[in-house]
Amino acid sequence: MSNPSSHILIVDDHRDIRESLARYLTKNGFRTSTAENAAQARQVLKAASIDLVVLDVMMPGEDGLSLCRHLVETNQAPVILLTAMAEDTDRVVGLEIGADDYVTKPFNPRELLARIRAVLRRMSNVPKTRDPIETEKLRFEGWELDVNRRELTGPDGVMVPLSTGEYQLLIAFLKRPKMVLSRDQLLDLTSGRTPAVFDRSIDNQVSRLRRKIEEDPKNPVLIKTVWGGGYTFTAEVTEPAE
Amino acid sequence: MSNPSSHILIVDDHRDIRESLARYLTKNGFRTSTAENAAQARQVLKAASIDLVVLDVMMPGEDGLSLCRHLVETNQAPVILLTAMAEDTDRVVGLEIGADDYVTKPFNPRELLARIRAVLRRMSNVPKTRDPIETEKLRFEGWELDVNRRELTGPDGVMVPLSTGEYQLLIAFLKRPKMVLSRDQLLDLTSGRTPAVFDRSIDNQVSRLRRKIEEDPKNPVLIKTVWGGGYTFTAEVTEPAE
DNA sequence: GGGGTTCGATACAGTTTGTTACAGGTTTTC
DNA sequence: GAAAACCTGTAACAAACTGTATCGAACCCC
Repeated sequence: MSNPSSHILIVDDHRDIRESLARYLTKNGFRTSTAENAAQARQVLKAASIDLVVLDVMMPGEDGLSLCRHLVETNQAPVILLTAMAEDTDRVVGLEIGADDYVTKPFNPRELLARIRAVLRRMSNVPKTRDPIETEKLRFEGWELDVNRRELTGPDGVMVPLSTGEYQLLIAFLKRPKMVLSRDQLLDLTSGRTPAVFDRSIDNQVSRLRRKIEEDPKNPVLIKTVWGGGYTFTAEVTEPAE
Repeated sequence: MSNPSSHILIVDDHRDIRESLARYLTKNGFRTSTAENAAQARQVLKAASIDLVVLDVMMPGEDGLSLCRHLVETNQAPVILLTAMAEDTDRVVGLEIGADDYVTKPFNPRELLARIRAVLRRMSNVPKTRDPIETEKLRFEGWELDVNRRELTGPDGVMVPLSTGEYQLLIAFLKRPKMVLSRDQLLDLTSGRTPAVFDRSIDNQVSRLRRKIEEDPKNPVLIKTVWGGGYTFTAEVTEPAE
């Protein structure tokens, strides 16, 4: 990322919201500051250069509301409000409108992130940071797996339907080719389940998957058994979009 | 934005709403005027060229509805009514009189903005000013969902009617594409209902939605089932204004 | 080769899901 | 207002999926 990251101020009286939101935004390339109340927020605003404020209106005291109005009228920083769903809407709505945007609680962090970027882009033409592109297809030995559609196509062009378990197992293999994966690892990778004693569900899934992708399931080529160790996917895997 | 902005007249007896709404619309590229009552509104309408009127029906003095009727009959300007909650008599009367749209109080400012743009676009082919925040249409796999009108148009251009439940379910999916959503999550996102034991209403809604948007409902592509997990919307969702 | 362990395939049962039918409620229409 | 149409949750059954059990075969080490 070449452009300098923007500085977001988070004002909320709930400690966990402050912290998790700050962590999330930091992870997405922003610098963050937090404030517990309007007074703290004013101090931060004086001390640092804040590009955008995420503000919870429903804080003890009227200060949150007046802070919002102050920021908007002095044009100090754009404001995104966090509002509760069913509150004294008549009064809140009037004040909400002064903000640049608002998000109702409980909110989706990704949505908030998108709105922050939208406001920043609108305010000062900050270049948008692109989300990483997910690879869409994985190829191996003439097979092609469309990751998004969860569709597997064979060398002959015939589509092979996969169940959720088979799909997850195949993905686990394709992402770690030529690696010996124990049953416990595979169990964790596919279902996240805690390995029970004498759990042979993976054996079954492997067997079912072999029946679908191996030319001769009796003599498997793609998925080899490692005696006492687990299974290995032997073929080369290519990601076209990589 | 190159096109000249439209001029909106806001008629409301609440000072807070007038001012904040005017600020909000100005920030989004409109010129605004305000009036405290119907008499003032008539004066403004004589003096300036007004493209659209946002009118509160509940005002002391001359009834807002008679002003609305007058505006429509003389074809002076399209009208969007602000109506109080829970009174569908207002709504019915307002639409009979010829208001172009209505918004119930307490209203969502973004929704009002979207409706203003929709009415203007519909009335006089005013070039649409892009809303950087609220997307009006969502596209996926050749489909197009008009969020404001709740209209879904297929790849063949045929409009598919959606019930409220189907619409909310689709919105929930479109806002979180490629994310596995459990039945409880979907239930909360669509109806806010508390999940009951053995609640299979989501299954039904999914089935009904599939029947409308999937080419082959037996082999769904857009809405995939995640066994033991819920459902996932697999397609890319694009927001034209983005 | 023998004994113990591990693996593959089948069968089966429990769970989850798709679909249809239907009743209660709501909205629309006349 | 009454009737029709529509919407939505519940019930019920068939189909799909997955874990466990089982048995015979393969494997390792001695």
